[in-house]
Amino acid sequence: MPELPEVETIRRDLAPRLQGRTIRQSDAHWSAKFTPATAIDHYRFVDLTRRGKFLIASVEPELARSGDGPMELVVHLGMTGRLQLHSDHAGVDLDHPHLRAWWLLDDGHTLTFHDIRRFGRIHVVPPGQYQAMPTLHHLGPEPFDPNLDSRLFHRLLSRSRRHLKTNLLSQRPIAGVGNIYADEALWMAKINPKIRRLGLERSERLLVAIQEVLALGIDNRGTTLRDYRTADGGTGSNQFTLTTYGRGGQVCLRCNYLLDSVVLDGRTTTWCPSCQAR
DNA sequence: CGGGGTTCCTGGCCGC
DNA sequence: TGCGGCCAGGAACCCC
Repeated sequence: MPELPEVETIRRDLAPRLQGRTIRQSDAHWSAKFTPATAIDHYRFVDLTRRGKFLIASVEPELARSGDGPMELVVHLGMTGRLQLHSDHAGVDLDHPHLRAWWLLDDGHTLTFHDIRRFGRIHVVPPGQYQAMPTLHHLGPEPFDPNLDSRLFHRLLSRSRRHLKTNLLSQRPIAGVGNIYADEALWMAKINPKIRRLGLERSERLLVAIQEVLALGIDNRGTTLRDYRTADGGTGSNQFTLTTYGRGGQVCLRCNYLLDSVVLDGRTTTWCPSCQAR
């Protein structure tokens, strides 16, 4: 599943290659989740940023006409979404069953969005107008925001009494943490995923752990377990560093106790009952 | 407004 | 071998 490190890897690869390019032509799958992709023909890519797991491309009209202003193309990859840039439009299979949208650029390259399970989404909105995307609208701070310290993180976590891991996955206390990196960070911080409140000290440990596992994930160009690919079709290598996610029933790498795995609030959750005891 | 439950999807896997 | 059934999983959506 693409989480912050996967989306950031794609962003870094695509940003310099999209900047300044104008969309000549586009098409999208019939679903309303993807049709907005075709709303920005003849717009130029100005910038490519990221908030949490959302990729945000700033675009402006190629020819400024009255009533046209800058827009944002917002892409969420869902579970199985892939964004790839192809140098040869003729080589792109426009009838591929998983192709959900494509954009032909003025340099002949084609940006494609494939998504097997159709959990991804594409929006085109005026800059900052995120009401149609509640999670983005209420998104917590970026994990590497210099204004985010343990006191602020503690305050944001304290707004909900749901299980700590469920709280993290809501994207409200902090942006970009999904199931994989949540399990990894909680293990690193030695915190039980089922607790409902935590003090300043554990908030600090958790924040540092989240920053560490995300930074490692970015360094490794993401975690490729099945579907995730980089913008050039390559795989990440962070799957080889995972300590917790997907390791239920195997030994804890810290204490040799057997990792337990349960479904917590609908999400598979793996943790060490010994060193992440309540 | 927070929280709980449901839905969207389809490939992969399990069991008979 | 073939096939029905089941499941993962982020976020929107609905309702209380």
